[in-house]
Amino acid sequence: MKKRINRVYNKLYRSFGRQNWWPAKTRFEVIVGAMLTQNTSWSNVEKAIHNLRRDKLLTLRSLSKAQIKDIASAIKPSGYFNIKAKRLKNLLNYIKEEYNGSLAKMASKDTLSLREKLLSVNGVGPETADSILLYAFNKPVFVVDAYTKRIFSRLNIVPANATYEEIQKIFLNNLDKSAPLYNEYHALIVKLGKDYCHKSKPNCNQCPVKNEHRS
DNA sequence: CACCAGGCAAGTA
DNA sequence: TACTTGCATGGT
Repeated sequence: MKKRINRVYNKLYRSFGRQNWWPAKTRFEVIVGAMLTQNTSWSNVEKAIHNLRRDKLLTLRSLSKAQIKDIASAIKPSGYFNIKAKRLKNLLNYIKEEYNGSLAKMASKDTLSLREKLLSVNGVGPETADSILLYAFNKPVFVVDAYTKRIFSRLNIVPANATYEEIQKIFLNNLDKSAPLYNEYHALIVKLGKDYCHKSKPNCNQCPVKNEHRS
């Protein structure tokens, strides 16, 4: 198991190279992007981020002061704009209440308690919380997404019915505890998923890890 | 035209 | 506990 998980990583890295995630300039932009990319293509998130920057809303202070309707209007291209505007507000309110609006203060807290509190915010689920922890705060947590589940269950490395936490544990237990490694691995999985492991291509015949398939 | 995208919460049985 | 549904735009 440990060998296979590391072998898949090496194959992906050799095929695709460094992905240089997260594609954002500041810690705050990572957090906003993590919320906006929920069930949404990154190209649409980029349009929304562009609008936020245009409207001078791409800072913690300005977005905290903004009205929901103005946020919703700016992030329209990312889809689900009404609910995402509320979710962003929920998270910003939480950061204000809990850390006095300081991301530096937030970054100094320990990973587990941060994760637990992020999950208590309405609109922040496990993948969004872990993406924020890993890509905004450089904490060593492994991010699991739909591609991870699809690809690694096809490889018979995780059970098809495994929960988020179960899948995450498999990666944490079989890789060195390293934020840069988790950063790169998740990014490579998304690259593989986008290019080859679409829902309608269940066999993934051209993909760089096809010879890892069992059965 | 159909299907999908770096989810999550709320509702139902 | 285990499904199902709403949320919504833009690319292929």
